[in-house]
Amino acid sequence: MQPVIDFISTYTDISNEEMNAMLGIIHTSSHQKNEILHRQGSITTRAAFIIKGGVRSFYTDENGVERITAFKFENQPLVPFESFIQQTPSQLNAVTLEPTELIWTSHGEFLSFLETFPKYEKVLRNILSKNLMLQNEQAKLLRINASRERYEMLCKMHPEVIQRVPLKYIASYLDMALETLSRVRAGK
Amino acid sequence: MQPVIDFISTYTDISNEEMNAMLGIIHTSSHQKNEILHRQGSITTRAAFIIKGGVRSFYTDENGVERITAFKFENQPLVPFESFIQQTPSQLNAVTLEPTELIWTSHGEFLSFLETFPKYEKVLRNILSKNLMLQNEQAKLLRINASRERYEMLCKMHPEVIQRVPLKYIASYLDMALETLSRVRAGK
DNA sequence: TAATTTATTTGACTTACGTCAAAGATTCTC
DNA sequence: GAGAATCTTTGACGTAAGTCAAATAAATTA
Repeated sequence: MQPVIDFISTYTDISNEEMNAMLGIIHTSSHQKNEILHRQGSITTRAAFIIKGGVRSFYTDENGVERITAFKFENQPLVPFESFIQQTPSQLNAVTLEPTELIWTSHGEFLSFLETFPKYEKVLRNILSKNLMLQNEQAKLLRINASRERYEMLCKMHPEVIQRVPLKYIASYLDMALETLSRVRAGK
Repeated sequence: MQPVIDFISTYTDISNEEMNAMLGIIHTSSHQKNEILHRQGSITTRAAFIIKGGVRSFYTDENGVERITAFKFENQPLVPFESFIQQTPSQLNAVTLEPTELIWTSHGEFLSFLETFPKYEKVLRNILSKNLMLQNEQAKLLRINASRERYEMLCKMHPEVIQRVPLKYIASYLDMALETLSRVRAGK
Protein backbone atom coordinates (compact mmCIF):
# COMPACT_ATOMS: atom_id res chain seq x y z
CA MET A 1 0.00 0.00 0.00
CA GLN A 2 2.81 2.41 0.86
CA PRO A 3 3.94 2.79 -2.78
CA VAL A 4 0.52 4.14 -3.85
CA ILE A 5 0.45 6.50 -0.90
CA ASP A 6 3.83 7.81 -1.94
CA PHE A 7 2.65 8.14 -5.50
CA ILE A 8 -0.51 10.06 -4.63
CA SER A 9 1.41 12.17 -2.12
CA THR A 10 3.32 13.73 -5.00
CA TYR A 11 -0.03 15.27 -6.00
CA THR A 12 -1.71 16.06 -2.66
CA ASP A 13 -1.61 15.59 1.10
CA ILE A 14 -3.65 12.63 2.29
CA SER A 15 -5.70 12.82 5.49
CA ASN A 16 -6.24 9.80 7.74
CA GLU A 17 -9.86 9.68 6.72
CA GLU A 18 -8.95 9.59 3.06
CA MET A 19 -6.30 6.99 3.76
CA ASN A 20 -8.86 4.73 5.42
CA ALA A 21 -11.29 5.19 2.56
CA MET A 22 -8.55 4.19 0.14
CA LEU A 23 -7.80 1.08 2.15
CA GLY A 24 -11.46 0.19 1.79
CA ILE A 25 -11.46 0.22 -1.98
CA ILE A 26 -8.16 -1.40 -2.88
CA HIS A 27 -7.51 -5.03 -3.73
CA THR A 28 -4.37 -6.93 -4.55
CA SER A 29 -3.51 -9.57 -7.10
CA SER A 30 -0.46 -11.61 -8.09
CA HIS A 31 0.38 -12.60 -11.63
CA GLN A 32 2.96 -14.86 -13.18
CA LYS A 33 5.15 -13.96 -16.12
CA ASN A 34 3.43 -13.54 -19.49
CA GLU A 35 0.00 -13.38 -17.93
CA ILE A 36 -2.57 -11.36 -19.86
CA LEU A 37 -3.89 -8.56 -17.67
CA HIS A 38 -6.04 -6.90 -20.25
CA ARG A 39 -7.24 -7.53 -23.77
CA GLN A 40 -7.59 -5.10 -26.68
CA GLY A 41 -11.29 -4.46 -27.28
CA SER A 42 -12.51 -5.00 -23.74
CA ILE A 43 -13.51 -2.28 -21.31
CA THR A 44 -11.01 -1.55 -18.54
CA THR A 45 -12.80 -2.16 -15.27
CA ARG A 46 -9.80 -1.76 -12.98
CA ALA A 47 -7.35 1.02 -12.26
CA ALA A 48 -4.15 -0.74 -11.22
CA PHE A 49 -0.85 0.24 -9.67
CA ILE A 50 2.27 -1.89 -9.96
CA ILE A 51 3.82 -2.90 -6.62
CA LYS A 52 6.36 -5.25 -8.10
CA GLY A 53 7.18 -6.51 -11.56
CA GLY A 54 6.63 -5.09 -15.02
CA VAL A 55 4.12 -4.96 -17.85
CA ARG A 56 4.15 -4.32 -21.57
CA SER A 57 1.24 -2.69 -23.35
CA PHE A 58 0.68 -3.27 -27.04
CA TYR A 59 -1.84 -3.45 -29.83
CA THR A 60 -1.99 -5.81 -32.76
CA ASP A 61 -1.80 -3.94 -36.05
CA GLU A 62 -3.58 -4.63 -39.36
CA ASN A 63 -0.88 -7.18 -40.30
CA GLY A 64 -1.17 -9.03 -37.02
CA VAL A 65 2.10 -7.59 -35.74
CA GLU A 66 2.33 -6.67 -32.05
CA ARG A 67 3.22 -3.03 -31.51
CA ILE A 68 4.52 -2.21 -28.06
CA THR A 69 3.43 1.21 -26.87
CA ALA A 70 4.57 1.23 -23.24
CA PHE A 71 6.50 -0.47 -20.48
CA LYS A 72 5.41 -0.01 -16.88
CA PHE A 73 7.22 -1.08 -13.73
CA GLU A 74 6.84 -0.86 -9.96
CA ASN A 75 5.49 2.39 -8.49
CA GLN A 76 3.72 3.29 -11.70
CA PRO A 77 -0.01 3.36 -12.39
CA LEU A 78 -1.20 0.87 -14.97
CA VAL A 79 -4.41 2.35 -16.30
CA PRO A 80 -5.55 2.77 -19.88
CA PHE A 81 -7.29 5.99 -18.85
CA GLU A 82 -9.15 6.59 -22.09
CA SER A 83 -10.86 3.23 -21.55
CA PHE A 84 -11.23 3.39 -17.77
CA ILE A 85 -12.63 6.90 -17.59
CA GLN A 86 -15.11 6.67 -20.41
CA GLN A 87 -15.73 2.94 -20.00
CA THR A 88 -15.10 2.33 -23.66
CA PRO A 89 -13.18 -0.58 -25.23
CA SER A 90 -9.43 -0.24 -24.84
CA GLN A 91 -7.09 -0.30 -27.83
CA LEU A 92 -4.37 -2.01 -25.87
CA ASN A 93 -3.37 -5.36 -24.43
CA ALA A 94 -1.39 -5.56 -21.20
CA VAL A 95 0.83 -8.56 -20.45
CA THR A 96 3.28 -9.07 -17.60
CA LEU A 97 6.99 -9.12 -18.40
CA GLU A 98 7.86 -10.67 -15.03
CA PRO A 99 6.02 -12.05 -12.02
CA THR A 100 3.98 -9.04 -10.97
CA GLU A 101 2.02 -7.78 -7.99
CA LEU A 102 -0.73 -5.25 -8.45
CA ILE A 103 -3.11 -3.33 -6.32
CA TRP A 104 -6.25 -2.09 -7.97
CA THR A 105 -9.68 -0.61 -7.53
CA SER A 106 -12.81 -0.95 -9.62
CA HIS A 107 -14.41 1.78 -11.67
CA GLY A 108 -17.39 1.94 -9.30
CA GLU A 109 -15.26 2.14 -6.18
CA PHE A 110 -13.07 4.71 -7.88
CA LEU A 111 -16.01 6.96 -8.76
CA SER A 112 -17.57 6.75 -5.32
CA PHE A 113 -14.25 7.63 -3.70
CA LEU A 114 -14.03 10.60 -6.03
CA GLU A 115 -17.54 11.67 -5.04
CA THR A 116 -16.78 11.41 -1.34
CA PHE A 117 -13.48 13.27 -1.64
CA PRO A 118 -13.89 15.74 -4.50
CA LYS A 119 -10.49 17.23 -3.86
CA TYR A 120 -9.14 14.17 -5.68
CA GLU A 121 -10.69 15.46 -8.90
CA LYS A 122 -7.71 17.72 -9.07
CA VAL A 123 -5.33 14.84 -8.45
CA LEU A 124 -6.94 12.89 -11.26
CA ARG A 125 -6.77 15.91 -13.52
CA ASN A 126 -3.06 16.20 -12.87
CA ILE A 127 -2.46 12.51 -13.42
CA LEU A 128 -4.30 12.64 -16.73
CA SER A 129 -2.36 15.67 -17.76
CA LYS A 130 0.89 13.94 -16.76
CA ASN A 131 -0.15 11.07 -19.00
CA LEU A 132 -0.64 13.44 -21.90
CA MET A 133 2.93 14.60 -21.34
CA LEU A 134 4.22 11.05 -21.40
CA GLN A 135 2.45 10.42 -24.67
CA ASN A 136 3.87 13.59 -26.17
CA GLU A 137 7.30 12.47 -25.15
CA GLN A 138 6.82 9.13 -26.81
CA ALA A 139 5.44 10.64 -30.01
CA LYS A 140 8.59 12.76 -30.14
CA LEU A 141 10.70 9.64 -29.73
CA LEU A 142 8.96 7.97 -32.66
CA ARG A 143 9.62 10.97 -34.87
CA ILE A 144 13.38 10.71 -34.50
CA ASN A 145 14.52 9.38 -37.88
CA ALA A 146 17.72 7.49 -37.16
CA SER A 147 17.30 4.17 -35.38
CA ARG A 148 20.47 4.74 -33.41
CA GLU A 149 19.19 8.03 -32.08
CA ARG A 150 15.84 6.58 -31.06
CA TYR A 151 17.72 3.92 -29.13
CA GLU A 152 20.00 6.45 -27.49
CA MET A 153 17.04 8.60 -26.49
CA LEU A 154 15.39 5.61 -24.84
CA CYS A 155 18.64 4.80 -23.00
CA LYS A 156 18.73 8.34 -21.70
CA MET A 157 15.09 8.63 -20.75
CA HIS A 158 14.22 5.13 -19.55
CA PRO A 159 17.43 3.21 -18.83
CA GLU A 160 15.51 0.70 -16.71
CA VAL A 161 13.75 -0.54 -19.84
CA ILE A 162 17.05 -1.49 -21.47
CA GLN A 163 17.97 -3.55 -18.41
CA ARG A 164 14.77 -5.45 -17.90
CA VAL A 165 13.08 -5.95 -21.25
CA PRO A 166 13.91 -8.47 -24.04
CA LEU A 167 15.24 -6.78 -27.15
CA LYS A 168 12.38 -7.83 -29.33
CA TYR A 169 9.99 -5.78 -27.26
CA ILE A 170 12.34 -2.81 -27.16
CA ALA A 171 12.70 -3.00 -30.93
CA SER A 172 8.94 -2.99 -31.31
CA TYR A 173 8.62 -0.04 -28.93
CA LEU A 174 11.23 1.86 -30.93
CA ASP A 175 9.57 0.91 -34.21
CA MET A 176 12.57 -0.85 -35.74
CA ALA A 177 13.46 -4.43 -36.72
CA LEU A 178 14.97 -6.62 -34.03
CA GLU A 179 18.06 -7.07 -36.19
CA THR A 180 18.47 -3.32 -36.56
CA LEU A 181 18.36 -2.86 -32.80
CA SER A 182 20.93 -5.60 -32.36
CA ARG A 183 23.27 -3.91 -34.84
CA VAL A 184 22.75 -0.49 -33.30
CA ARG A 185 23.69 -1.88 -29.90
CA ALA A 186 26.79 -3.53 -31.36
CA GLY A 187 27.78 -0.08 -32.62
CA LYS A 188 27.55 -1.01 -36.28
CA MET B 1 -20.67 31.21 -28.61
CA GLN B 2 -23.11 28.62 -29.95
CA PRO B 3 -20.32 26.31 -31.23
CA VAL B 4 -18.83 25.91 -27.74
CA ILE B 5 -22.26 25.27 -26.28
CA ASP B 6 -22.79 22.56 -28.84
CA PHE B 7 -19.36 21.13 -28.07
CA ILE B 8 -19.90 21.02 -24.31
CA SER B 9 -23.42 19.71 -24.78
CA THR B 10 -21.97 16.48 -26.15
CA TYR B 11 -20.63 15.93 -22.63
CA THR B 12 -23.38 17.31 -20.38
CA ASP B 13 -26.59 19.32 -20.22
CA ILE B 14 -26.04 23.01 -19.56
CA SER B 15 -28.35 24.97 -17.28
CA ASN B 16 -29.17 28.65 -17.83
CA GLU B 17 -27.16 29.55 -14.77
CA GLU B 18 -24.12 27.68 -16.08
CA MET B 19 -24.60 29.25 -19.49
CA ASN B 20 -24.56 32.73 -18.00
CA ALA B 21 -21.48 31.95 -15.98
CA MET B 22 -19.76 30.77 -19.15
CA LEU B 23 -20.68 33.97 -20.93
CA GLY B 24 -19.00 35.83 -18.10
CA ILE B 25 -15.64 34.14 -18.56
CA ILE B 26 -15.24 33.96 -22.31
CA HIS B 27 -13.44 36.36 -24.58
CA THR B 28 -12.96 36.49 -28.31
CA SER B 29 -10.02 37.26 -30.54
CA SER B 30 -9.30 37.46 -34.26
CA HIS B 31 -6.05 36.43 -35.88
CA GLN B 32 -4.63 36.72 -39.34
CA LYS B 33 -2.97 33.92 -41.26
CA ASN B 34 0.40 32.72 -39.94
CA GLU B 35 -0.06 34.46 -36.62
CA ILE B 36 1.71 32.83 -33.69
CA LEU B 37 -0.84 31.94 -31.02
CA HIS B 38 1.52 30.19 -28.70
CA ARG B 39 5.23 29.59 -28.30
CA GLN B 40 7.09 26.43 -27.29
CA GLY B 41 8.48 26.91 -23.79
CA SER B 42 5.88 29.34 -22.52
CA ILE B 43 3.05 28.50 -20.15
CA THR B 44 -0.39 28.23 -21.72
CA THR B 45 -2.58 30.79 -20.00
CA ARG B 46 -5.64 30.41 -22.21
CA ALA B 47 -7.96 27.57 -23.10
CA ALA B 48 -9.21 28.35 -26.60
CA PHE B 49 -11.89 27.08 -28.92
CA ILE B 50 -11.81 27.63 -32.66
CA ILE B 51 -14.89 29.38 -34.08
CA LYS B 52 -13.49 29.81 -37.56
CA GLY B 53 -10.20 29.03 -39.26
CA GLY B 54 -7.45 26.54 -38.55
CA VAL B 55 -4.25 26.07 -36.61
CA ARG B 56 -1.16 23.89 -36.80
CA SER B 57 0.72 22.79 -33.70
CA PHE B 58 4.38 21.85 -33.90
CA TYR B 59 7.65 21.68 -32.05
CA THR B 60 11.14 22.40 -33.31
CA ASP B 61 13.35 19.34 -33.07
CA GLU B 62 17.08 19.10 -32.18
CA ASN B 63 18.01 19.87 -35.81
CA GLY B 64 15.80 22.93 -35.97
CA VAL B 65 13.20 21.15 -38.09
CA GLU B 66 9.53 21.91 -37.46
CA ARG B 67 7.54 18.81 -36.59
CA ILE B 68 3.78 19.20 -36.99
CA THR B 69 1.86 17.26 -34.37
CA ALA B 70 -1.71 18.41 -34.94
CA PHE B 71 -4.14 20.37 -37.07
CA LYS B 72 -7.21 21.94 -35.47
CA PHE B 73 -10.18 23.58 -37.18
CA GLU B 74 -13.51 25.18 -36.27
CA ASN B 75 -15.54 23.59 -33.49
CA GLN B 76 -12.48 22.06 -31.89
CA PRO B 77 -10.80 23.00 -28.63
CA LEU B 78 -7.29 24.37 -28.95
CA VAL B 79 -5.68 23.68 -25.61
CA PRO B 80 -2.29 22.15 -24.85
CA PHE B 81 -3.82 20.53 -21.76
CA GLU B 82 -0.59 19.28 -20.24
CA SER B 83 0.59 22.89 -20.13
CA PHE B 84 -2.73 24.55 -19.27
CA ILE B 85 -3.72 22.19 -16.46
CA GLN B 86 -0.39 22.01 -14.68
CA GLN B 87 0.70 25.50 -15.72
CA THR B 88 4.01 24.20 -17.00
CA PRO B 89 5.86 25.26 -20.16
CA SER B 90 4.31 23.82 -23.30
CA GLN B 91 6.32 21.77 -25.78
CA LEU B 92 4.35 23.09 -28.72
CA ASN B 93 3.94 26.15 -30.89
CA ALA B 94 0.56 27.03 -32.36
CA VAL B 95 0.28 29.07 -35.55
CA THR B 96 -2.80 29.88 -37.62
CA LEU B 97 -3.14 28.28 -41.05
CA GLU B 98 -5.86 30.73 -42.09
CA PRO B 99 -7.54 33.84 -40.71
CA THR B 100 -8.92 32.51 -37.43
CA GLU B 101 -11.45 33.47 -34.79
CA LEU B 102 -11.10 32.12 -31.29
CA ILE B 103 -13.00 32.28 -28.07
CA TRP B 104 -11.04 31.65 -24.93
CA THR B 105 -10.93 31.80 -21.18
CA SER B 106 -8.04 32.26 -18.78
CA HIS B 107 -6.69 29.64 -16.40
CA GLY B 108 -7.98 31.59 -13.41
CA GLU B 109 -11.46 32.04 -14.84
CA PHE B 110 -11.50 28.43 -15.85
CA LEU B 111 -10.62 27.21 -12.36
CA SER B 112 -13.15 29.41 -10.65
CA PHE B 113 -15.88 28.23 -13.02
CA LEU B 114 -14.90 24.66 -12.19
CA GLU B 115 -15.13 25.44 -8.49
CA THR B 116 -18.55 27.01 -8.84
CA PHE B 117 -19.89 24.18 -10.99
CA PRO B 118 -18.08 21.02 -9.89
CA LYS B 119 -20.14 18.88 -12.21
CA TYR B 120 -17.86 20.16 -14.96
CA GLU B 121 -15.00 18.22 -13.39
CA LYS B 122 -16.50 15.23 -15.09
CA VAL B 123 -16.73 17.07 -18.39
CA LEU B 124 -13.09 18.03 -18.15
CA ARG B 125 -12.16 14.47 -17.26
CA ASN B 126 -13.93 13.21 -20.36
CA ILE B 127 -12.35 15.83 -22.56
CA LEU B 128 -8.90 14.92 -21.27
CA SER B 129 -9.59 11.27 -21.80
CA LYS B 130 -10.82 12.01 -25.32
CA ASN B 131 -7.53 13.76 -25.91
CA LEU B 132 -5.62 10.71 -24.80
CA MET B 133 -7.56 8.73 -27.40
CA LEU B 134 -6.66 11.22 -30.12
CA GLN B 135 -3.00 10.93 -29.21
CA ASN B 136 -3.18 7.14 -29.28
CA GLU B 137 -4.71 7.31 -32.70
CA GLN B 138 -1.92 9.52 -33.92
CA ALA B 139 0.81 7.36 -32.43
CA LYS B 140 -0.72 4.44 -34.33
CA LEU B 141 -0.63 6.47 -37.51
CA LEU B 142 3.07 7.19 -37.04
CA ARG B 143 3.81 3.50 -36.58
CA ILE B 144 2.49 2.57 -40.01
CA ASN B 145 5.65 1.80 -42.00
CA ALA B 146 4.72 2.58 -45.59
CA SER B 147 4.40 6.27 -46.46
CA ARG B 148 1.53 5.52 -48.79
CA GLU B 149 -0.44 3.82 -46.05
CA ARG B 150 0.12 6.63 -43.59
CA TYR B 151 -1.22 9.03 -46.18
CA GLU B 152 -4.23 6.86 -46.92
CA MET B 153 -4.99 6.54 -43.23
CA LEU B 154 -4.96 10.31 -42.85
CA CYS B 155 -7.26 10.66 -45.88
CA LYS B 156 -9.66 8.26 -44.26
CA MET B 157 -9.56 9.70 -40.76
CA HIS B 158 -9.17 13.43 -41.39
CA PRO B 159 -10.07 14.21 -45.00
CA GLU B 160 -10.56 17.88 -44.13
CA VAL B 161 -6.81 18.17 -43.48
CA ILE B 162 -5.98 17.11 -47.04
CA GLN B 163 -8.26 19.82 -48.40
CA ARG B 164 -7.13 22.73 -46.31
CA VAL B 165 -3.48 22.29 -45.43
CA PRO B 166 -0.37 22.87 -47.59
CA LEU B 167 1.43 19.63 -48.43
CA LYS B 168 4.58 20.56 -46.59
CA TYR B 169 2.71 20.59 -43.31
CA ILE B 170 0.90 17.35 -44.10
CA ALA B 171 4.24 15.74 -44.97
CA SER B 172 5.67 16.87 -41.65
CA TYR B 173 2.65 15.58 -39.78
CA LEU B 174 2.99 12.22 -41.53
CA ASP B 175 6.73 12.16 -40.87
CA MET B 176 7.82 11.92 -44.48
CA ALA B 177 9.65 14.14 -46.96
CA LEU B 178 7.58 16.60 -48.94
CA GLU B 179 8.75 14.95 -52.16
CA THR B 180 7.67 11.53 -50.93
CA LEU B 181 4.19 12.82 -50.17
CA SER B 182 4.00 14.41 -53.61
CA ARG B 183 4.95 11.10 -55.25
CA VAL B 184 2.54 9.13 -53.11
CA ARG B 185 -0.29 11.42 -54.14
CA ALA B 186 0.70 11.09 -57.81
CA GLY B 187 0.32 7.32 -57.32
CA LYS B 188 4.00 6.55 -57.98
C1' DT C 1 22.54 -32.08 -17.72
C1' DA C 2 20.61 -32.92 -21.89
C1' DA C 3 16.98 -31.31 -24.72
C1' DT C 4 14.17 -27.72 -26.24
C1' DT C 5 12.70 -23.37 -26.66
C1' DT C 6 13.62 -18.54 -26.83
C1' DA C 7 16.78 -14.70 -27.50
C1' DT C 8 20.47 -12.46 -29.94
C1' DT C 9 23.89 -11.85 -33.47
C1' DT C 10 25.75 -11.77 -38.08
C1' DG C 11 25.65 -11.86 -43.14
C1' DA C 12 23.80 -11.05 -47.81
C1' DC C 13 20.58 -8.81 -50.46
C1' DT C 14 16.85 -5.44 -51.68
C1' DT C 15 14.19 -1.41 -51.56
C1' DA C 16 11.66 2.53 -49.83
C1' DC C 17 12.56 6.84 -49.02
C1' DG C 18 15.60 10.81 -48.00
C1' DT C 19 18.44 14.37 -50.20
C1' DC C 20 19.81 17.51 -53.74
C1' DA C 21 18.59 19.98 -57.76
C1' DA C 22 15.79 22.06 -61.04
C1' DA C 23 11.49 22.95 -63.43
C1' DG C 24 6.50 24.08 -63.28
C1' DA C 25 2.33 25.79 -60.85
C1' DT C 26 -0.03 28.62 -57.81
C1' DT C 27 -0.68 32.31 -54.92
C1' DC C 28 0.53 36.79 -53.03
C1' DT C 29 1.69 41.63 -53.35
C1' DC C 30 2.58 45.99 -55.11
C1' DG D 1 -1.23 42.03 -64.20
C1' DA D 2 3.91 41.76 -63.78
C1' DG D 3 7.06 40.11 -60.59
C1' DA D 4 8.16 37.72 -56.47
C1' DA D 5 7.45 34.44 -53.38
C1' DT D 6 5.70 30.08 -52.16
C1' DC D 7 4.15 25.59 -53.27
C1' DT D 8 4.32 21.24 -55.89
C1' DT D 9 6.19 18.02 -59.13
C1' DT D 10 9.78 15.30 -61.29
C1' DG D 11 14.35 13.19 -61.85
C1' DA D 12 18.76 11.10 -60.37
C1' DC D 13 21.21 8.96 -56.83
C1' DG D 14 22.77 7.06 -52.27
C1' DT D 15 21.88 4.79 -48.06
C1' DA D 16 19.59 3.32 -43.81
C1' DA D 17 17.18 -0.16 -42.53
C1' DG D 18 13.91 -4.02 -43.71
C1' DT D 19 13.73 -9.04 -44.93
C1' DC D 20 15.31 -13.68 -45.19
C1' DA D 21 18.36 -17.11 -43.53
C1' DA D 22 21.40 -19.30 -40.60
C1' DA D 23 24.54 -19.47 -36.63
C1' DT D 24 25.28 -18.73 -31.65
C1' DA D 25 23.99 -17.93 -27.06
C1' DA D 26 21.08 -17.98 -23.16
C1' DA D 27 17.28 -19.43 -20.59
C1' DT D 28 13.58 -23.01 -19.56
C1' DT D 29 12.00 -27.43 -18.78
C1' DA D 30 11.93 -32.36 -18.53
